[in-house]
Amino acid sequence: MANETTSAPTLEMVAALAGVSRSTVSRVVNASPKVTPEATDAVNRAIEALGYVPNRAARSLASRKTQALALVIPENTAKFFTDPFFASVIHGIAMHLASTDYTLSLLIASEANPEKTRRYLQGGNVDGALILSHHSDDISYRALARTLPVVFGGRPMSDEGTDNYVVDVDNVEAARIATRVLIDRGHTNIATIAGRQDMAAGLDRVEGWRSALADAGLQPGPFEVGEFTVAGGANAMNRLLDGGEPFDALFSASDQMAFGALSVLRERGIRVPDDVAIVGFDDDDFAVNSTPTLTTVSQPSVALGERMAEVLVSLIEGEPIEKLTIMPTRIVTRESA
Amino acid sequence: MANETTSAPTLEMVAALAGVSRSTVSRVVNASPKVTPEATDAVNRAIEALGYVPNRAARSLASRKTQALALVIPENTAKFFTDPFFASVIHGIAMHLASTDYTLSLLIASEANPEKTRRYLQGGNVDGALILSHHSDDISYRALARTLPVVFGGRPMSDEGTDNYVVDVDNVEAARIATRVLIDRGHTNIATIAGRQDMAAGLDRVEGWRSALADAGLQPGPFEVGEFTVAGGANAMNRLLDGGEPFDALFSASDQMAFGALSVLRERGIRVPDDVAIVGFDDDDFAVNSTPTLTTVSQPSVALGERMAEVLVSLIEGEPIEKLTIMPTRIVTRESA
DNA sequence: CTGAAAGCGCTAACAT
DNA sequence: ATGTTAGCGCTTTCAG
Repeated sequence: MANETTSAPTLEMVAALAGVSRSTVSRVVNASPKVTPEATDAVNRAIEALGYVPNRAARSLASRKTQALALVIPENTAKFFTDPFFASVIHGIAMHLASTDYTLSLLIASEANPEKTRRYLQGGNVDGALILSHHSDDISYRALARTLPVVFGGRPMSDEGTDNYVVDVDNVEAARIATRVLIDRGHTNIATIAGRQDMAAGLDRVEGWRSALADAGLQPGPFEVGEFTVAGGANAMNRLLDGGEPFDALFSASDQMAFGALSVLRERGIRVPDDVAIVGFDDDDFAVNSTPTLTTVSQPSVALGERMAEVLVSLIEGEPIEKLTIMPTRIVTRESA
Repeated sequence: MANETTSAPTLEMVAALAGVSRSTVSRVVNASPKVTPEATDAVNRAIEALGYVPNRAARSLASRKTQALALVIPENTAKFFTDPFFASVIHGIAMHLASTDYTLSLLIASEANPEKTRRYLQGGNVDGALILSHHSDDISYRALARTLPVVFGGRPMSDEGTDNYVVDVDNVEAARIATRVLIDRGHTNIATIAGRQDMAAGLDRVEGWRSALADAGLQPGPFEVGEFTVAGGANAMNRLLDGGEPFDALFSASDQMAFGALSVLRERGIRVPDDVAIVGFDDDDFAVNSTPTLTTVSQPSVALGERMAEVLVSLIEGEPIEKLTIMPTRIVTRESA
């Protein structure tokens, strides 16, 4: 009743009100099994009455755990936040974490000062890290993984073997299936707009395209590389068109790039899918609203984020968890192919 | 030379190596003015040699500051992460913070359990909060602002007066200008697709539309409300078309909604801008790639995020800062109007 | 300008 | 099952 809302209530105040020791309060707060129901009750009542909230810093200092995870975002990845795929992954991560006691810190990894990132990560600020959009210029996060629990979204470059925890899709196979759609439609001159070749997704999707073509006894069509953005796709399409090599179909390594390609095609009066059929990758929300709507590879981006978070938490808490999770993809057929 | 990389170096180890007391090390680390250059030097050398990184939890516990900010995201805002506008704002926030010592924590505010959010925010986990996409169903963040430094991105609902720190654009005026573009083109039946009417941006943009019409002596055209999403815009457009009230122009309260409207129009064989001219709002990256390209109100989303972060940091550190920042907007004319 | 001493609020052995 | 005793690593008066 006599509720002194002087300042932040401490564990000690709760102990006093409940008539137990601080240890017991701590045990209740941390859901330790060995506390009598009566004590638990008294403590909970006191916590309620006081509106007690444990102090994170103190807890963290004493327990040497931070209950915080970092989401590392490479600064130089063009328009990271603008890419719907990454946005969805972040969404998934945040959603999963909301059901746990972990907090998510956004960490922009400045290329100019990689030391700052490394220090933050190794300075005991977080219990683990999620790494998205890893490319070969990045500081060696793989080395970091030896010090700190780390999970990668998308396999890191040159991931020989099972060193790391990663959540990914089978990019090679998905690209192969996407390309096969084009082949099955009777196209024989199939070009590709590939993503950055310093990222695994960029590399693997070209490989899938190439391998599907080879399996079908077809020659690879023209090939252009670009940033994983609308502008990158538009530029690549212009180069493809200006290159002179004919093609009647295109596999684009991302929907964003496909949208850019689409707008160039439209400008130049080239019809899709009649003159060139297109298959994209990602199944961005907008794929259903483009002109024409986009046939594409759908990947479960939100679920992928959730899984990343889940794997990292398990890793931190010492629960058994697979090192590699491959999420399923599927082709979504719309108007563009 | 004899570098014992046993474990995380502590301030005490630095002090020992530098031959000073822990207090002095602390002063150097915190850039206190009253330390001799010699001492500062010795300490810095020791820090360098040891690779010392201050422990956040300890620092936070002792100083009662967390150096962390929360970005509060309402869970029920449909597709928050998918909206390019919010993505850009977050980008801006993160960019600005990267140049400071503050960390950004993503906090999903579950509607089911608003207490959890409130406790987190008031439990000393962060030094301040950034609130985006505030709508009237949200728990009262305005009350929270009395306890914790808070800055709003977009004015909160029913923000009577200058209670809060907010960074915003002049939505009413921007919508008025957008509508005037349509009026100047000679359109007389101007419809609008409005955003959720429980958010200030939704409300204010309708008001601007209405007022521009009134100023021109025109009757308001048909009016539909929808979520700030592509699907929301598509649905609203369908209702507009099925409603039977004729219109030859449309002001859409967001580009995402405009894209949805555009795809419905295309499906139904209605030409843009010939049959209906369209002006959107946001200038999403994609506005330059839609069919047709979108005339729209450009708002500086990244800069808005940067400013939010800047205001919050100033507020926390007790530096003088304006309560209200209005960012500039401008019309970008493309093909749709 | 620098050092000594006293915590910040909590957890974690170790007893009991 | 619960209480006691030490700190976790840093900041912060307060002397000197």
